[in-house]
Amino acid sequence: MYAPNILVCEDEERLRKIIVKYLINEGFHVMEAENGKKALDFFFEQSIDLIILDIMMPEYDGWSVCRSIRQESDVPIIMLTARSEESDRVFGFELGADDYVTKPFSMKELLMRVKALLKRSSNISQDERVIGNIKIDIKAHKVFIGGNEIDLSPKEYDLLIYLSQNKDLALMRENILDKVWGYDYYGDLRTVDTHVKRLRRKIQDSTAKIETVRGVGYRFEVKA
Amino acid sequence: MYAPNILVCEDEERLRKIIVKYLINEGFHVMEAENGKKALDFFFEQSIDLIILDIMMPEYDGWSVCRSIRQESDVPIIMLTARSEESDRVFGFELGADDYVTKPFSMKELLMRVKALLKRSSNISQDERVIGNIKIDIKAHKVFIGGNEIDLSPKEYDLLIYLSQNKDLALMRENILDKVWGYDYYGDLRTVDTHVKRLRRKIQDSTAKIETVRGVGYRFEVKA
DNA sequence: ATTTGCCTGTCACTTATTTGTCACAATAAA
DNA sequence: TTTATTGTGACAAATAAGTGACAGGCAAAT
Repeated sequence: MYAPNILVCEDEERLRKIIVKYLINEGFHVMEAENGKKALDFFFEQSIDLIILDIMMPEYDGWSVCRSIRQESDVPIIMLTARSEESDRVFGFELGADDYVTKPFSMKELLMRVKALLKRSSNISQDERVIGNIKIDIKAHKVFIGGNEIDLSPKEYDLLIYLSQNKDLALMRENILDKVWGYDYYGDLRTVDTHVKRLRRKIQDSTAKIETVRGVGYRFEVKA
Repeated sequence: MYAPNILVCEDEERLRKIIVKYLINEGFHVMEAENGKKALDFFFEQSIDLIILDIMMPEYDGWSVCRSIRQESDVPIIMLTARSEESDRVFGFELGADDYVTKPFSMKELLMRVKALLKRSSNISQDERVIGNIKIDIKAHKVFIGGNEIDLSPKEYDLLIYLSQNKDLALMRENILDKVWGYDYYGDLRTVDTHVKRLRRKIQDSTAKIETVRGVGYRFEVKA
């Protein structure tokens, strides 16, 4: 089994050591950086699978580091913050952070999130994605249900990709529109509904489904 | 301030009484079990915030109890053991214990660990919330009672979220209306009653309840 | 240039669910 | 008992989601 490389970027030494200890204990390879500059150096030299990133730091704060990395890579990023401000949270997600943990937190919680993100990204980065009996061959741009190829329009394909990246999460129409159509798309929210309808029809014989979450949007999941 | 419920499971009566005495002295609610079976009974009937669990016991040892509980819950567990074997320690953590205390230990040390664990678990994650045997998965927008998903309307869900954020507090209808319906909502106060009625019906099989506070409003709490 | 054949986004209409209010019953306090 | 407060069933209005239809867009083929 391949041990993922995790980069811990946190200026406060005591906390950093604790995090590192726990991660090593879980069998991860861990690299430490005590400021944003070193984190960036590390990141661009090494192959990193996940980054734990404090926001408040000397020499490039977490926001800057996050932004720089996001220009190059989709590596999962977990932000650590002292404040629990919702606005920070939102800002973090806009910059492309994948998750957000507020201090103080338990190691158990952090480990849970690390594992969850690694699991997801291991599903994503591969060029084959499996959801129930749906198989997506990213490189070939083909989709199969139980071995039989199905035919999707471009938008349907994009939508499916996005849904599969966010399996089991309730997704708002706004989000879907943002991510699939582009943040600058201005159009009817209900357009999403129509595309969901079309996609549903095409995957109806699969073991996956697009569940509607009333008042919110949709959730992609494997049938119970 | 809410007094956490602590379950002490230890067969040796003298030690158990001492632990209980100290915990009560610190203001905790304490329940006692002299063997693993009773501990499990307690746990699945009551709302327990933390468990102190001896390993060597008649009728289900600590390992078994820990395993059973972990299938249902993330409640903090502190294991007590006579041996200081590293292997036991590791085994304990693998089974999901949160902390580990070797006999003989000082009460001061045990209390410290209890408090540390409670502090952590009280601010665990924004995306999973546990109240008795109700589990709310915020990200997935799903609610479970003892592992079974239940179906809530949007308002019911919002109301439950708000109640769970303010567990054990008496909430006035005005407040609930403000926070759940929005400060600009003008409507009948008694609308809250109707929604409470509906939510009560859907969570009636859980270990949580919405208590009526006559003349004031409602209070969400775990059943005694 | 024109035709053909999808793809797409929007709209209108239908269907299903949710919601707020009311009237009356039940319950607790005085 | 009286009174105030809360519980509850019923129902109509409001909201949300599913869906078919359609017209414009776009690209490949003619």
